[in-house]
Amino acid sequence: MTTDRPELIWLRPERSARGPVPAHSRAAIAAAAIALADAEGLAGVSMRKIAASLGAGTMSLYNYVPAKEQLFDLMLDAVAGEWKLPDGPSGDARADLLEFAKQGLAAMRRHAWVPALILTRPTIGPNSLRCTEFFLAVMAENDQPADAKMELFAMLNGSICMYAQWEANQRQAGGSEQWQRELVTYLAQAAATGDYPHLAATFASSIGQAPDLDPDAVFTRAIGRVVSIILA
Amino acid sequence: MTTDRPELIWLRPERSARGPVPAHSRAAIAAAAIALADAEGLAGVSMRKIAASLGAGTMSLYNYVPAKEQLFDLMLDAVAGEWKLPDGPSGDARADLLEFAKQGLAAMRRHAWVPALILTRPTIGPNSLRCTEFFLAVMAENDQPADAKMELFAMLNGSICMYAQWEANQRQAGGSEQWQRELVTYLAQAAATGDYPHLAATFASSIGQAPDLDPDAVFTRAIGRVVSIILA
DNA sequence: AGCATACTACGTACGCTGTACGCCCTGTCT
DNA sequence: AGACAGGGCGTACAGCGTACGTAGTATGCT
Repeated sequence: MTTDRPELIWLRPERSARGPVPAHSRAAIAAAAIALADAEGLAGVSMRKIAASLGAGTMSLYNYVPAKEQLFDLMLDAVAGEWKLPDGPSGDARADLLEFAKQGLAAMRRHAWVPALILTRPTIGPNSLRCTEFFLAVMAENDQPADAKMELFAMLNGSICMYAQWEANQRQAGGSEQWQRELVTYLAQAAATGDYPHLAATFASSIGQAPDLDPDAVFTRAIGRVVSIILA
Repeated sequence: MTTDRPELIWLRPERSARGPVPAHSRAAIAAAAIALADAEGLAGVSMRKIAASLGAGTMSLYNYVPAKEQLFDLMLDAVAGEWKLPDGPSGDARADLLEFAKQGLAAMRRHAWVPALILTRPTIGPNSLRCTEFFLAVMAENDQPADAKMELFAMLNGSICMYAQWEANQRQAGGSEQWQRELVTYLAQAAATGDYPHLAATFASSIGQAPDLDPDAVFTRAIGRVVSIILA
């Protein structure tokens, strides 16, 4: 009978009783991977590069992580550890949730690859659980069934991710001059066909109109609405 | 001086004036790629497999698409073409937006890879624009600045994606028995540490409690709230 | 009519990826 | 002291995206 080591990385002890002490740690590996992802994007993260940046052999990483996917779990949980949360609810649930959202946005601004990745994986590492715990603590007074609260938590997190991703897309689009030019050309051309009258009107009216100056204000407004729903 | 063919695929004509008529079409290529993604997931989509399923040489695809990324644009827009939208607003904005959301959810249930992908790419193909047009038509009476409407559109779309992705994750988690067992083991263990009292309580209270029976009801409730915000 | 041009089709090849396997070494338990 | 579980990692393989070059073909101009 094989031991069948669990796929879920959080179920594996970081260090086993036997054998030599590992030369690296999960935290160090996650940090190296995060640095790579920040610099080159998710696609730039490869086992070889991580190992090289740690001064390790490529295959050594597989002693720590059963496959690359699990590495993503480590990365996401390390980022979840960056949330700076108070020890407990302040009493003002609305303010607590808004602060929670701001912490999330800040973390995702530092790590633009997070929103797309987080949606595809269940985030249940220790740091992620700490975030969930904080949310549930804030919602303790709120009289709702357990699964409804979890749903609302997913909604809040999702909204934060969406906004962060949207912001990242804007930033990227603004970055490439060629892309921006092509986009305008294309939209103008689409508007000219007459197939999209409302779109054309919207497009025309937005030209020459300064975009919202303060992204934080946009975020606070949008997330404020979500928080209102959650606390309703 | 080089012609500098545009990166944006929608700016390239599907067929050029000169040369032999192409043996394939964008639609056929997108369909093949979508079938692959549906069957094997996004990671299973490769240029070689698409070409093989079309009976074409691998490199022939590059006559239609400048790079794999653009292929994703084709795929997403083809899916956007599956939305069944009425020609115009019915007069009941709330009902129209709910119907729009339901169409989106239906499409994403058929194509589970869409939500994760759509967040990372600007969706501006002809079919996507048709969706935007419909939204703006519904919102025509609503007295808001143009960019605010676009923000709300992003919010609605994002919410649909989030829900679809959440559902897909649930489905996947329910699928693997081993994974489910590992998850319960881990959560029980985490709860036992005492570090997450609220989480433990929530976890305990949700055991033995039947999950919401009708996913559509959950969706309608959640998206209904979002629509309320949009029309507020 | 005939040639230049611009395009399609695609075989080959390169550099990169994740990771299975096997070897040797190290620390702990019996 | 010996067995053994695990860490470290070099090699190797299948598969990836795609650059490049060659051959064939439909169009536009002269």
